Amino acid sequence: MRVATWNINSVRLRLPLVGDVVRDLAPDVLCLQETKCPDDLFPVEGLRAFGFEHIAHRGMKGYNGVAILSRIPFTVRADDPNWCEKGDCRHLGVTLATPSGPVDLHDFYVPAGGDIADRNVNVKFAHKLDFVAECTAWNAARGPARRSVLVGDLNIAPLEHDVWSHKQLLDVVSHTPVEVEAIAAWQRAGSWHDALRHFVPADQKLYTWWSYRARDWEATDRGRRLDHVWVSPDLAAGLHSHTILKAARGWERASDHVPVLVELAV
DNA sequence: ATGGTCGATCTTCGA
Repeated sequence: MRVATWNINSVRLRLPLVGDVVRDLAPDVLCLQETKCPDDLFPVEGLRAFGFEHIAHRGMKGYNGVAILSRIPFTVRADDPNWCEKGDCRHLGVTLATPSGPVDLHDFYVPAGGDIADRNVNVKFAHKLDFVAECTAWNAARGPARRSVLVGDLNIAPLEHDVWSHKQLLDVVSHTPVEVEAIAAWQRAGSWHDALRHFVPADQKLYTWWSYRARDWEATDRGRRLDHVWVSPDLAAGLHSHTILKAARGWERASDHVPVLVELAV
């Protein structure tokens, strides 16, 4: 099964680019974040034309929004939490009906957290930490994940080489010690395996996002790994390959995040 | 230390 995740930063603006992702990655399932599209305006037919017969979306006006596009039939998980009681369209869970049995798939868009890494003066940072803490408690209550995949823009780069400069980003939201510990606790709570670091050793740089604000994103290469693929322990042995579609950052009208794909046996 | 660029929506907010 080929599972991809991409923060598309407006699904309507970048609808044609989904075709390029399909051409380059051939995903069976594509999870999107930051669709920025209310449900009644979601371009279902345009996406179905790329071969995704099964589509679920959870969106709102202007901000956030997640969607799952799939060639594999699925049912939407109905009883997952309304994180932080905000109804802000940051998670969508489905159960995929694979030939070998059901696989749960979770698509997350964790709050970015604003600019100041202090929960007492920045409510966005407090929301980010609360959101991750709720996810951690949710996984802890359910025990180790089984036949499950969790993907998305988690907006945290946990490892030293998930950022271009560990030292210079220690105080920058996305790489602060409190965030790194929070995401590590979440990962432990579900016994999740970091699929990208399964393929790329921890001492090698690994990025999935490059800021729009850089003068020359490719030359300066000041990236961060904000997008993740986690798998449950029982699926870890079946991890087969990964692709970071870095070329997508150079496309016309690119998202600041690039698509990430993992192929695994289920 | 600062400011840099996007997208949605509506002049500013969130990233």
